[in-house]
Amino acid sequence: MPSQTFLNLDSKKQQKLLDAAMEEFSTVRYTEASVNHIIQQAGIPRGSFYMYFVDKDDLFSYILELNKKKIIAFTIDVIRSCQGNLEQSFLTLFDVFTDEIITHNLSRFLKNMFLYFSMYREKFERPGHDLFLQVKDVISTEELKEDDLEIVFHLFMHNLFVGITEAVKTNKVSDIRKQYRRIIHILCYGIYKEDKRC
Amino acid sequence: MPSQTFLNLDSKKQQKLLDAAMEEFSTVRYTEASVNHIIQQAGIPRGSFYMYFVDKDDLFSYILELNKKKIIAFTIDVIRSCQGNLEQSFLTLFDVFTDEIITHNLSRFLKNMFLYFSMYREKFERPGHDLFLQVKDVISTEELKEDDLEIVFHLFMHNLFVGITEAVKTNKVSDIRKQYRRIIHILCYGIYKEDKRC
DNA sequence: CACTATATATGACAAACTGTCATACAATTA
DNA sequence: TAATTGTATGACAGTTTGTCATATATAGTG
Repeated sequence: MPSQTFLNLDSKKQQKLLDAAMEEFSTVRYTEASVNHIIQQAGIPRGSFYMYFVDKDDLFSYILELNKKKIIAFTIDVIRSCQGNLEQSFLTLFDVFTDEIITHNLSRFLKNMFLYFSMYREKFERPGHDLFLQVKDVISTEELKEDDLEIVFHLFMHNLFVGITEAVKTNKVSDIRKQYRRIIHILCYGIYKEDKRC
Repeated sequence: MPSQTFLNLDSKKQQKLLDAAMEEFSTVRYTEASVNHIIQQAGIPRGSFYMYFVDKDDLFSYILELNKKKIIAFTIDVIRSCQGNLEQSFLTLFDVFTDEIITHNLSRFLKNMFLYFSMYREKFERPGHDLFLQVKDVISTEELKEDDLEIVFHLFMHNLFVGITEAVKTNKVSDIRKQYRRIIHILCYGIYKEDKRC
């Protein structure tokens, strides 16, 4: 998290740094991203940067936090539009996300995140994350077993992210889509033949 | 992959470098691992290293490849001992792996891999990987739907790895174990109540 | 106002790391 | 023996990172 000093900065200066950081994190993979580039781009002296953030990771986490909000809002919208049905929501989420990222080629940051930042993807998926807290009320639980919804949700979320990553990476969207839909089916109905299930 | 030059080296010299690398990758996280340390430890000149490997990632991939074999053998053993039953196998795999890593504190490399190398964990989990090819014949498919076994297997594998990582990270093995077992149950029987399933 | 204390800004710097390359050496072949 | 090819080596240039002494601004106080 940024220091109070950073938050005290007038928002234009803040934004300049954040913009430079977004650009860097949207262009190269995490390992290659350098504080040097960012401060040069933003025109901020070295010492100042370390006054604001502990290090590259600290800055990245903050950037991620800011972007998370958009993703959460997006997700909630989709779930609502599917009347809270998990199965339908996650089928839709894949299409909506990949469309956003691949077809429209919007959000370079998001694309780069899925491509290279798998270790950070976890920050979204981990249980205890606020994503679930904000989403749980929108999910319809009537038809579900009384199992812990949080675990189920993360299972879906995780596989959604894996699917999107794979789609972005390989660019074979329709193949991966097929796979993904099968996975959702398994998550919903299990792996066993009918006779074993009942 | 290492250059032919490296493979031509007498095995003692090879091992010296690999040992140093294993030590490094077992101690610090990937980002912090440095070629410098490794060559110093191994007593190998800088230039020589770059004669053998392209860079740190190249070396790490090779190390991973070598270790993968052990893990695959391990996995096959467990599946065999469970008569090829997926559900039972993966329940057991979690216990066996966490026991190996946490309780016995064996394999520091494995532990470190689960802790810090999530981006590399993928190399195991990805479809198309030889792990599945070597394992598929051992799995009993009688009770399973005719769905693509590979997808199912990777779903299980993935969640196994996520579970182990979480267990190693938090050290709350029994909590994570409970969660994991619930996930396996969902994977096997789905998320819906009985009446919806049939 | 003058003075003090506290917060912020800055860039030079040491330490570390990476990948390359000219040079030296060894082995093999003609 | 000479030439060709493969291997070894460490000095070097180019980066990067995080720190710190110093400078400057801001706020508080009597």
